[in-house]
Amino acid sequence: MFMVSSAEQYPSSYMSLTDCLHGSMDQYGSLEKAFGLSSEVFSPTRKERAAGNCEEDSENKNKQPKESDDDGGKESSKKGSKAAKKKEERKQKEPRFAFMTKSEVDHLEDGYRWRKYGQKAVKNSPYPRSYYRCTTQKCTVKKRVERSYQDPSTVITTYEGQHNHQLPTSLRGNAAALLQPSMFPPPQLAGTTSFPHELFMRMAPHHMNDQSRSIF
DNA sequence: CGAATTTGACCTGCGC
DNA sequence: GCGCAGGTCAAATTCG
Repeated sequence: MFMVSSAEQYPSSYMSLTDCLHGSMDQYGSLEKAFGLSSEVFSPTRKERAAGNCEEDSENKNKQPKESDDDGGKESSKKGSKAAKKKEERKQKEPRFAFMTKSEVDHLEDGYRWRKYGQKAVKNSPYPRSYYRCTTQKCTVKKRVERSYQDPSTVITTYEGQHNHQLPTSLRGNAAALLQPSMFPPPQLAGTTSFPHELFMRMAPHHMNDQSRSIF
């Protein structure tokens, strides 16, 4: 149904996932083009808007809201300052894209180091959604990982933000290697994948029942 | 022992 | 205004 695993569906010039992840907006746009998708897939859903990540970014707030203000210091009153801080955080809009991965493991390795900071049960899905943040200092990239309730073997990963650093060297040897350009259109690998997960890259709107825009 | 994960509480925004 | 759902925080716990 939504598998895009055959090589001919991909453009000839490919980029790696990591390129996309720490790339610029141009690359992000290229990604969209690469998959023949418009940024429309990111039109905010009600929930995303609730999260405050869309729209009203006319004022491009400073990045790293968290690290920048409480990097070293701890605020005394947890509740109050948290709320105030969040308010500012929500103004900014981060580039975001989602893709689906056929994988047995929820947290697939993408070359970066992630720290899990939350997990929530998702409505209409028996599987929880996990929230990860890039552990690199000053990198505010986040990702959400959830398993598709329609296809439990599929993991939906949503990246938010862009890495402002290189891949952690410690991971370059193994995971990063997997993400080099050969990974995406794995003509050779597609059938005989040696990965724990097959990437059948798909820009994914959050709500997959939106058939008009989803190819799932 | 430091880093990462778990998990319950809390906050926010939206729909009714 | 209230309840719900998503997102985040941070203390406690586990892991390497």
